[in-house]
Amino acid sequence: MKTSDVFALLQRENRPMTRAQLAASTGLARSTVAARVDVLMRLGLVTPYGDGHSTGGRPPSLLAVNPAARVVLGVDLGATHARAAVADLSGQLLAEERADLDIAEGPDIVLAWVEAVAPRLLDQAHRPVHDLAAIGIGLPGPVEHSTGRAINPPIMPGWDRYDVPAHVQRAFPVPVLIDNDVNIMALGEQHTQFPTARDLVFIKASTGIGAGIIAGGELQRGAQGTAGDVGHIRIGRPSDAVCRCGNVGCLEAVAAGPAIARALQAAGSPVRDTADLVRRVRAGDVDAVQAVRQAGRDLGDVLAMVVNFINPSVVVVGGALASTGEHFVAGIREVVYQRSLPLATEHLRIVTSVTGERSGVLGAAAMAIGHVLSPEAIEQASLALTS
Amino acid sequence: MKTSDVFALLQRENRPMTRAQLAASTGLARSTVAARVDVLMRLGLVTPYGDGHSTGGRPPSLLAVNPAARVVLGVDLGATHARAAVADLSGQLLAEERADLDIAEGPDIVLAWVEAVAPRLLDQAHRPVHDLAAIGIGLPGPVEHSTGRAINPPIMPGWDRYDVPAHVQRAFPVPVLIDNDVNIMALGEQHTQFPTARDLVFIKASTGIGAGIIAGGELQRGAQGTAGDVGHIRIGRPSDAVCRCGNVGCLEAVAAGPAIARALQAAGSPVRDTADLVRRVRAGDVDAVQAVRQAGRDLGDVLAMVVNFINPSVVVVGGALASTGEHFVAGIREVVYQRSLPLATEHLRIVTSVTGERSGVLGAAAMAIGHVLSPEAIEQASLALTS
DNA sequence: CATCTTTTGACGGGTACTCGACAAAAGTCA
DNA sequence: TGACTTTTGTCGAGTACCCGTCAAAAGATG
Repeated sequence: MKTSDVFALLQRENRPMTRAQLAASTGLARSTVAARVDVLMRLGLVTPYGDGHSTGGRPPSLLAVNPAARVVLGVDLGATHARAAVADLSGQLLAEERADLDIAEGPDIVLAWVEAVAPRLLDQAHRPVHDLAAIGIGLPGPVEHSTGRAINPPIMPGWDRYDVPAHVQRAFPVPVLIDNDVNIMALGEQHTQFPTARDLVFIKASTGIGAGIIAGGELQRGAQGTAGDVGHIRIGRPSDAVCRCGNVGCLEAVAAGPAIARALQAAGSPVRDTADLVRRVRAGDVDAVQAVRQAGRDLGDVLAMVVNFINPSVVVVGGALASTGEHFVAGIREVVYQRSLPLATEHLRIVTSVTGERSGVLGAAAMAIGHVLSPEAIEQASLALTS
Repeated sequence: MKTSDVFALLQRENRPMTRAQLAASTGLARSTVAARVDVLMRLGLVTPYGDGHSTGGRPPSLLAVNPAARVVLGVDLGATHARAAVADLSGQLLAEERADLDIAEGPDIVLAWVEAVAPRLLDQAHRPVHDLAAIGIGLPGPVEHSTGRAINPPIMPGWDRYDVPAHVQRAFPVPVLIDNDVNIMALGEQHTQFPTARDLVFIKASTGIGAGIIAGGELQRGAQGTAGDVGHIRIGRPSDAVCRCGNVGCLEAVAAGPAIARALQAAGSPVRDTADLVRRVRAGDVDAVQAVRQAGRDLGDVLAMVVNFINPSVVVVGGALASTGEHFVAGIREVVYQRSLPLATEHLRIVTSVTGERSGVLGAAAMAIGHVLSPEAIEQASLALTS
């Protein structure tokens, strides 16, 4: 039983507890727990949370996790935008900034932006630089999470195998964690909406279509780090739409933003791009609504397979197409509940993202928080305190 | 650093090591390692493995994991057959028995068979009963692994929520682990063919079609324990074959044994059942070969999606249809390598099961071994030794 | 306001663990 | 054969950890 166990218990229970309760739950003596709590309080990770109600004698002091102990930086880098935020250890955003920034500018320019915003955001959050405990970054392409490098990214010239953590750590000497943007969005949705879900699939549908998979409580990246690549699965209904991957009938060639826009253009609607499509659907354009609903059905066709295969408890739909209201997810539900097995859909929830465009930074922050509050990190910190 | 860590190191390295090497790898003092090794040797889990070559002084004694320390019982219960085997801790089968036994007879009769074979197999392996360390059992239906109960199994009347471990433990007071038969087959293939693979998908194709998923090194059971249910995914090519699940165009309604047999019957070939189909393919019946190859393509259609989604390093194909030689898996490869993304198939291996009908018992044994050699179990055993 | 109850932090003792030293054992090399 | 080298098991010492005790603190109760 170590210091991190006491912290983990307090975090799991997610409610203020007395030292006596902690002792009872861990099986340790009261005095031992008191020592552990003392360390955690000196680290700032735990704070008194007022007094509990007395049962006749001195009232016990309640202890709770202190989200304000440190902060993390979450960065979401998209193809043509960048977003960064400072969050406390509960994942609450304290300051946020976004910019139009082309990832193709290369690591030097893009990471320079990151290094420039970070101090501004910390300042807005009224936090000194040394309160920053870790940085999480999402990149729009395949990433080798263990090394923090992008591997053969199709839309990120100059980033191939570039050592992102080393670059960022020159400016901020803290742990830097990198992952795929869809993976961090999955983490973000899990952290904010379904913190107890151990099997969750996140779908991002906008210019492309990708999935982030959390199975058995762990983010699944696959053998080559390309897990979740659902965009190039062939849909059920016959289609001869040619995909940029070279195959025909891919989901992305039918149900992604550009594909829908093209189809509407061919039918006479002057839809320019994905953003325009979203606007029209929100405005109630019947053709656009129907097209998005059909795209939802096509995605639902693939999701039905995914649900049968991995049997998640939650599917979260995000990306630009999910922000068109309920039309898109309605199309998805329609097909999934028809095609998937009853046993798999019985307790399945299919919901839209509530975090919208913030899911990326929230997930990047969640990844960083997960690192900072990991048992290993807490053990190390408590050791450093005593020596 | 605990006793289990020393054992885990010796097991990971998978080669005889000296105490000095163990000390260097763990960072502990030689004397501490010696004490740990002593405990492990008294438990029988580690044995001397001859002498290493001297470098001028006394030659060091090599230490290796001792697979003969204990034995486990692996049981594979199918719809109409049962198979049990005693294996050592390396997974090597020491004695084996099979029987024609209908799972629908109910738990009392089926488990009575298990309790009757176990002593016979132990006797054949020249092992006393108290050498038995754990029992693993695979059941042909959805199983709640944590409790060891079958949940709403379609083909197992009388088994619903029956407490299998409790029943078996009345006869053998050892840990009893239960899982779905396809899941244990996946474990078996991983253990025997690809012990280092962390992302492996096993496909069982015979009367039904199911998948066992190992992702991130862990068996994935999904939220309701129905993960891997690929039999009722709709295949790409149009089909109006009605499935027993009520939908049309399911993989199982097209590519499973009974479906192929029916199709061949309709075309004039008097194929009775799956076993007969397998015989004919092996004999070189052209119609049967073509039908199996087409079934492979249909399964490949679904597998292409699975490969894109979970990005495994290995796909192992087992079940009766995989025992027809290379025809079936050739059909699978044909489609997967065409439809899946190059990045996902670059290092992908698609192989047939080498264990054949034994994959079930091997996997059940592997599951039991995993429990016996788990860090927790070793810690507990070493504690019991000192007290 | 005095007494009682309960929590809290500090203190001392006991246990278990880990380390380094040392002598015996087992080969090598001249 | 004798000196040298390296491993092995034992032993004592130091240390870290964990527990129960106790007085002081803080509020409840009459």
